[in-house]
Amino acid sequence: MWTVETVSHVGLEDLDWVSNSCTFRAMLSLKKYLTEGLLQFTILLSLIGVRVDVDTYLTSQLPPLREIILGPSSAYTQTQFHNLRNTLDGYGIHPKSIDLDNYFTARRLLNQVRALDRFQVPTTEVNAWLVHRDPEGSVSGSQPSSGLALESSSGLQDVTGPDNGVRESETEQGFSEDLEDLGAVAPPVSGDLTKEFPADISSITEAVPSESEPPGLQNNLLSPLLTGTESPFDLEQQWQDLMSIMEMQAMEVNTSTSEVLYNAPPGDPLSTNYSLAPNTPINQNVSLHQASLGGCSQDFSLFSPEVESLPVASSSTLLPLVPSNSTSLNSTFGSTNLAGLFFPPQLNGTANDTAGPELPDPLGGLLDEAMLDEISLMDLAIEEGFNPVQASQLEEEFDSDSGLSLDSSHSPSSLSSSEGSSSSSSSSSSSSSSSASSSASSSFSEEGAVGYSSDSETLDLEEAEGAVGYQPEYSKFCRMSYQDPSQLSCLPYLEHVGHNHTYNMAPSALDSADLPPPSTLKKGSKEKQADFLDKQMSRDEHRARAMKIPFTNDKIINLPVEEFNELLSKYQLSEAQLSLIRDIRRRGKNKMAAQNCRKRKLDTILNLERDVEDLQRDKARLLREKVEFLRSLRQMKQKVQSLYQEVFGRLRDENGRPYSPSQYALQYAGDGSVLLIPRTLADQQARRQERKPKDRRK
DNA sequence: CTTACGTGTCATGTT
DNA sequence: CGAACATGACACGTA
Repeated sequence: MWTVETVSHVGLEDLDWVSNSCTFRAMLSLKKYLTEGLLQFTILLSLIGVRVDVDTYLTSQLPPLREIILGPSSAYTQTQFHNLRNTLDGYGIHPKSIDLDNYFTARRLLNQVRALDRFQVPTTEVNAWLVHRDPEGSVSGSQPSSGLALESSSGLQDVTGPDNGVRESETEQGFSEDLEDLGAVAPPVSGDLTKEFPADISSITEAVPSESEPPGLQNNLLSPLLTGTESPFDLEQQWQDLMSIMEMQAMEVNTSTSEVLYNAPPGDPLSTNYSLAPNTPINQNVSLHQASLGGCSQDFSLFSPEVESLPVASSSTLLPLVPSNSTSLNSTFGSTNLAGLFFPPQLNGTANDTAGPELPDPLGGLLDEAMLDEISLMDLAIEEGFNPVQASQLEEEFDSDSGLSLDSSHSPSSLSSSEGSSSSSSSSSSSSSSSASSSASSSFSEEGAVGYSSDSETLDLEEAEGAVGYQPEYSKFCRMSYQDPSQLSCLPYLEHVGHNHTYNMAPSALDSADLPPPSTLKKGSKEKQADFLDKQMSRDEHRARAMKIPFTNDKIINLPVEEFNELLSKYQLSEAQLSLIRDIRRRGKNKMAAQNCRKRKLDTILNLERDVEDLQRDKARLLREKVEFLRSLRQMKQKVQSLYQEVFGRLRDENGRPYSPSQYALQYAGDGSVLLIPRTLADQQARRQERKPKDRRK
C-alpha cells in the first residue's frame, strides 16, 4: 500500500544520513523484485567497471549484492520519507532497505571479521619426551629417571635455582600424567629402533588433544611445523591447506569468528580423529618436559610483550634440562628477529657436533609461501582496480613492522578509495547528476512530499508578473526545487494562500487584472511579458485557457477526488472541457510521477555507487586483514620454529651429547606433548598425515 | 548538424 | 472497478 511517498533523491552531501536511515515499505511483487534486481545488477556491474570479486570475501552476506541478486531491491524500492531521518549507526544500510535482519547480520559478521585481526592462540603446553632406545630394553613409564630424565637430575635442577619450585611441581605432575599416557603403556623395547616403534606411530602425533588445546587451529598450525622432516614441498602443501582452512574459516561468517578460529567444525578432519595409540612404545621418556607454549593466548598478531616474554618464561623451565653449553636464551630466543636462527638450517651453535646433514628448515617453504601469497595479494589488489593509493597503502602496511592497524574502515586508504572511486568511476554521473541532485533532490528528500505542483510555474508566473526583472530561469529553478520549504506556497493545498485564481482568465483579462498599474509598465513591455508568460505556460495550461476552464490546473491536478468532483459539479462544463480537465489531471499526475520516478532512479544509481564503494572498501580491508594474518602466522611460525630448535638443541642423550637433527626429530603430539623420535618415523608420519587432509578435502 | 540531457507524455502494469 | 501510482518508451526543446 502506498501512502504519500516520494523518492529520497539525495545529493552526495545527504548520503550520510540517508544511508544511515532505514525505512520499510510495502513488499513489491516478485516480478518487480526480479526486474529491479536485474536492473541493479546491471547497473552495479557497469559501475564497477572492473570485476570485483567481492563474493570471495563477502560471500553473499552483504545486503546490497544479495538483494541485487536474490531479492528486494534495496535501492530501488519506495521510500517512506518520513522515516528517512531515522539513523542507524555505522555501516550504511540502504535507506530503503527492507531486509533489516540481513543488515544487522551482515553488520555483526563484518564486525566479527574485523575482529579477526586479533589472532589469538590459546594456551597450550608442549611436553617433550625423549623416545629412544633403551640399552636395557626395559624402561617403563614408572621409571622415568632411569634414562634421560633430566628433570630428575638434581644437578640440573640446581641450575634452576630456588624459585623454580612451582614449575618443578608442575613438571612433576605433567610428567607423571604423561607417563600414564605414554610410558605406562610402553612395552619393553629392544632391537632395532624402527621395529621398536609401534606400527601405528602416526597415532602418536594424532594423539588426543588436551583440554587446553584448541582442537582446530592449534593442531593445524603446529603439527605441520613441528614435523621438521618434511620436504619443503610437503610443507608448502600443508601451508596452503592451512591457509585455505583459515580463509574458509575466516569467511565462514555464519559462525562467530572465535568459534571459527578456535573450534573447528564437528567434522573437521584436522581437529578430530585424534586417538591415542593404545600401545605407545616409549623407551625413555624425558629430556624435555613441559616446554611451555603457555602465554600464546595473548594477541599473537602483535607479539605483545607477554608473548615476547614467552620464550624467556619457557626457558626457565628449560634451564634445568640444559647442560652448561647452552647459549643464552635471551640471545637466541628473546629476539624478535629470528631469521638468523631460522633460516640457517643448522641448529644453533649449541646443538650439533655430529656431522649429519643439516636439519632441513621445516618452515622455509612455509615462509616462502607466505611471502608469495602476500605478494600475490598485492598483485591482486592492484589488478582488481584498487587505486594506487590503496595499493601503496597495502604495500606499506605489509612492509611495516609496526604491528597491526586494522581498523581500516576509516583508514586513509579507505577514504581515498571512496573518494577516488567516486571521482573516477562515477565522474560523469556524480559530478553532473550529484550536483543536480544535490541542489534539486536534496530538498526533495528534505521535504519529501510529492507535492508536485504544476502551479509552481503559474505561481512564478504570477509573481513574475508583479516583478519588473523577471528572470526566465526562475521558473525552471522553482520547478526543480518545488519541495523546498520556502516554496511551500507551491504546494497545491496551500495554493489558496496568497494566490489569485485568475489563472484561467483570458490573457487580456489576466493582464488587466493582475498587472501593475500602467504607470509602472509600458504597454509594449506588457505585451512582451504576456508573450513570454504564454511561453512559460505549459501546453495544458494553454489548453485550459483556450477552453476557458474556470479553475487552475493545479486544482485540477492536485485536488482529492471528492473535492475535484465537487469542483466540477459547481460549474456547467461542456464535454470537451470535462475531457480536457480529465486529461490535464491525468497528465499532471503522471508528470509528477515521472519526476518522482526519475529522481528515484537517480537515487538508485547514487546508492548503487555508494554500495560499490562500500564493497570496494570492504574488499580492501579484508585484503589488508589477510595480509596481517599472514604476517602474524609467519611470526608465530618463526616462534614455534625457534622453540623447536631451542628444545631440540638442548636435548642430550644418555652420554650428554646432543642429538643429531638428521637422525631425530621432535614430534608434536596432539595432547601437547613433544616426542623425540627417529627421523625416519617422523618422515613416515609426515607422509601419512600429508595424505589424509588431501583425501578429506575431496 | 549532431548529441546529450531534461522534461513531458503516453501506454501499460501495479497497488 | 476506478483512482493513484510506477515506469518504460518516445517526443520534443535546448545547450
